[in-house]
Amino acid sequence: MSPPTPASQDTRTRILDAAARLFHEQGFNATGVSTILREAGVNPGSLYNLYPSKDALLAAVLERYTELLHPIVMAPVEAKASDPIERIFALLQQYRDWFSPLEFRLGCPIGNLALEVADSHPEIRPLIQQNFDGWSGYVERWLREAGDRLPRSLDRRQLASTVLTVMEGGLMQARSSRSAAAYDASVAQLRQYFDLLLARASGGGKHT
Amino acid sequence: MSPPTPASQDTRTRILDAAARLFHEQGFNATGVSTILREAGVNPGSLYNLYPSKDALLAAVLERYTELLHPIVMAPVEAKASDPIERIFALLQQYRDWFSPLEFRLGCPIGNLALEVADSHPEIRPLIQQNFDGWSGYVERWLREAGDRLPRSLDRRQLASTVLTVMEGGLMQARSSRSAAAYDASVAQLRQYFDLLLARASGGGKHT
DNA sequence: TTCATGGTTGAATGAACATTCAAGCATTGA
DNA sequence: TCAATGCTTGAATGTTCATTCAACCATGAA
Repeated sequence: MSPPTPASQDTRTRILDAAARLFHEQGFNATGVSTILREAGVNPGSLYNLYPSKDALLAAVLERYTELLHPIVMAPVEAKASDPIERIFALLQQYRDWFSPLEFRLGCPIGNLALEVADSHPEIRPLIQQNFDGWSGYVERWLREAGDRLPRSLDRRQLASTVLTVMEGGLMQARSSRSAAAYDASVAQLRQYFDLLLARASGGGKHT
Repeated sequence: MSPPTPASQDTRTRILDAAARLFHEQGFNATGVSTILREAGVNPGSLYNLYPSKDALLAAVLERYTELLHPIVMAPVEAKASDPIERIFALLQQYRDWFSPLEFRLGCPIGNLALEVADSHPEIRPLIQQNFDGWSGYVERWLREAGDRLPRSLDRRQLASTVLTVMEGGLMQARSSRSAAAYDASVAQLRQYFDLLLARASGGGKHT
């Protein structure tokens, strides 16, 4: 129970928590360092002792998201559903459950940053990429677990990427309309697609 | 050949052009008014004579996007493909052709703004919504034109919204990876879905 | 000619921005 | 007890931000 560098460790997490929350709520450019300092209860010198710049802090936040991907995002899904294909829809449902109480005011923390800083901050883009790869990597693994319930010719990686597309594209529209409709619509169509794929793999190779 | 308010008209379009381009390239928050002024070759007083604030300028840019939706985006697609379903994929192809030469550095001008300012600027959100509605409205109309080539039970509006989802979600990933792969993947999966829908509508009601 | 109108000029404003740094403090090992 | 180390303090820096405004100018009507 004795952390190696107690004060600094605590400061670090307080800063990371505040920064992550504010970047998510307001975006990167719209969040002032002074706000992060206030919310974290920390002075400028402490922050700049740990992170040389606001950009470096953003990088740290994104590394943290990568670390938290499994414990926060994927583990609950794996616990809720055991069937690999149902896990995919449980994942999509989880995002809905997270964001619909706030009327989709926030959106995906990674997706937001992707569009805001992807091409202005070259050192940040790979970290966003890494988060997306991790996310769709889980989906791709589940699709492989589904084995021959899906057509053999189906490109699992393509479909995994499409699941992420549905998540991000649906959330973007939900955010713009402050309603779940577009998100639900895209998920419903994805479900339809899965049903057709599953039927084709089990039922018949009627078409060619 | 004599415009009603020549100087002001010209100033207005120069400002709108510069603002639209810079918001697209750098984002709204990252674009300084001074940069817009420089690029438009205009002085602060002139801008603030036309638009009371930077936010109002953004609103004007988004209204302009709505006006340009048909002439710039939809008309070329309608010219290139006459089949309603092919128009959908021609539209998706057109975005690819626009953004792949720049290695997907820019992304969708509306989508970017959607995630950056949707919930910080209440007066802006409806204008983003309006653009999305217009876009998916065209797709929905094409889907209806396809008539019974698609299953009767299919929700045309849902699918139209999904096409937009594919476009935005795919572009977001393309932007993060600086590669067309994820965009192409999502479009390919959408095409598969359409093929299955078309087959089911023509071929058989084998499944229930 | 004179006045009114609408657009333009560009220096000035104050607030907010990210960042710095000299000074101080607590904890540790010697 | 001392020195060293690493973290914290918070006022200060210089820059950039969006916005203002008094003065100026071109145009057209009276």
